[in-house]
Amino acid sequence: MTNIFEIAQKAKVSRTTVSRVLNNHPYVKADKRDAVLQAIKELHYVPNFNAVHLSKGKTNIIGVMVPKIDHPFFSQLIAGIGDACNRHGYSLLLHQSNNDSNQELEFFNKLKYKLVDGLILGSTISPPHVLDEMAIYGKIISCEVSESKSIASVFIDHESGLQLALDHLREQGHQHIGLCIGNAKSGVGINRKQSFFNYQQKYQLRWHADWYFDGKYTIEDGIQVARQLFSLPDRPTAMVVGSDYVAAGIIYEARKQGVRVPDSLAVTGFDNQPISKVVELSTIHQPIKELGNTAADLLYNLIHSHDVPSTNKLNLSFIKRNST
Amino acid sequence: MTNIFEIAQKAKVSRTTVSRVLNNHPYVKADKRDAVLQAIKELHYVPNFNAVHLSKGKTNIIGVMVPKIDHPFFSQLIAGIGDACNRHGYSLLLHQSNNDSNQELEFFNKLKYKLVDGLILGSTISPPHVLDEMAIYGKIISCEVSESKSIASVFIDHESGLQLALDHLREQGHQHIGLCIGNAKSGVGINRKQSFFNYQQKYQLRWHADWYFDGKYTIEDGIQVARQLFSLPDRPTAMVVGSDYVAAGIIYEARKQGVRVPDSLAVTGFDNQPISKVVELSTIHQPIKELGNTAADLLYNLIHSHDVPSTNKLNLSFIKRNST
DNA sequence: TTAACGTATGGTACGCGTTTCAGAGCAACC
DNA sequence: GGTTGCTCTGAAACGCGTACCATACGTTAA
Repeated sequence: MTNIFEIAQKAKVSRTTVSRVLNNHPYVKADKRDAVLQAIKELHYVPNFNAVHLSKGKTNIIGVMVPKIDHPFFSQLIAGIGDACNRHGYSLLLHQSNNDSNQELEFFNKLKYKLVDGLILGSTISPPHVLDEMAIYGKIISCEVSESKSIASVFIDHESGLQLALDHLREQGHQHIGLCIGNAKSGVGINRKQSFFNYQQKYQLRWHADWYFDGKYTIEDGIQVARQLFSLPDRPTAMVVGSDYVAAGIIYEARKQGVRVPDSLAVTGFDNQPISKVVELSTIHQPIKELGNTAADLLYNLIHSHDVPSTNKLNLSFIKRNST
Repeated sequence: MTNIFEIAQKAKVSRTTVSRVLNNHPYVKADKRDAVLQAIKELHYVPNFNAVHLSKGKTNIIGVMVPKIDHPFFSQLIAGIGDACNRHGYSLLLHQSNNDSNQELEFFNKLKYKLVDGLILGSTISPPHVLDEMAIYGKIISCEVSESKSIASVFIDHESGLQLALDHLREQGHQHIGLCIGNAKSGVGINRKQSFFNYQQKYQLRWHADWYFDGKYTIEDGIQVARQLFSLPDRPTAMVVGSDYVAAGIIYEARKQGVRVPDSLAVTGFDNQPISKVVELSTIHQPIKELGNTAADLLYNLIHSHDVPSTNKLNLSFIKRNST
């Protein structure tokens, strides 16, 4: 393989000058520049980025970790980050952790070992002290609320999102509202549950333990939830659901059983996935791509030693369709 | 930053021995090994992977390119590749091309510049000669049919998949069948189009140029397609659609306009995405994660100089629901 | 006229770990 | 006793590009 030394010889200049040409340094006279470019062409020179990275001490790569790549939330998040990377000329190293702490450590090592200039955490199960330890090796951005003081975060304000849905349902006259969420133990889950019950107390809505479901993620789950709901003697007039897919399952089953939506049961979803349009589901739009974009921009600024706010909230919006 | 030289000094051995310890080389006596490990611990030594990569001439990173990360097909593909990477101890560098040829070249350079050991192309618009040029710099696997002789491919057998759908429609008595696909210039697009028209000729199905659509990807696109279809004086009795989302859009609009599915228009989708269940769409199930897995395994074998078959087909299955 | 500054170029150290080669020590085998 | 072969260790070269410092020349300002 040819390297800059051979180019330098052929063009009768020093390696330094070759490097200057490659990096568009202004202090190179036109004739030398041309000679170098000519030599590069004739010898089919290809630079070796590993040498560049070693020498410069940075790679222009950022690491992104998510539990599951093919979850719609995370794939949109990654897409947003990917756009920002293309904009900034960064590459994206992606790691699927499956919520496994060993996999997470594996990923953190990429920063430690200087493979990446910074990290974006889509979601993590590692405790704050692990993150604090890693923050000494480079910049880290979390895309969820984080207890660690040493890393900045950007996240979607789920509490206000839930309020949007509940306000809307109350305006429509609903007083009996059920809740259906995904993982009750995740940060998002705890947050949503808490916000829901706070709201309920504040407005003294009626409540029944049968109106609560968790661990629901899929359309199938939604169908199950609907079956349970429809067998209740005393059922809610509206359901707030933490996932468009689950909500779609509920609507699907309602239609099948002849339960009219929204007259007999109003349903709201979460995420504004494409599916929500098809089943005419009122839902809460999360700016997920924007979340990814913002995370990448923040990281970019941090890497270039600009200050950024340590917590950044993004707002949601309620999208009214025919399910409420 | 401490490096192996300092470790060597502290442990009173040579850099070579330190390197041997780090790489678990067997020919190191226990006492020296312990001394090195002790020094590493005391000095908080962290290896620099950029130096390792430069020295070894490889990075254990593979590059993955897709047009759009948050398209369900590609996010599942990436997830499959990600699983395989975790299995093999490889990292994954992800690039979103947006079907832009400059972005594709940008990505190919990662291989040229030795940033990655090999490439997986989710889908590409680059002509075969570009791929051939790149293949001299490293191993490349395509996840769609490729005209390039120099790269191996693994793909889902769209021809037989399309046949499944068409056979089914013919059995139902359909003779007027339209086609709607995504990118007509991608390998998949060319393949599907070709297969469709071959089939059509073979069974002498009627045909009209208005029954063909391409560049359709989203639910919105499907709605547009439906509107155009329904305004035709002479329209097909069935549509074969290359995406569940587009198909869902068609069904959505049909329902809205009171066109009965499948009586007035039968529709088949592609992918068996969750949405197809909700709209009761007959569709073709693709083993997408397996595709990603296989692609990564093939690349792994190629990188380790094992031979692999140059073309690998995966089979599909037809899922009958109520849209046909 | 001289100091000061901008332009242009090269020498060399630096970033850091791996690998090849040479050699020493020691055991086993003929 | 001599040869063969394995275990263990280190010196030095190698992979490759960047950045700092020194230097030389031309120009402008004082």
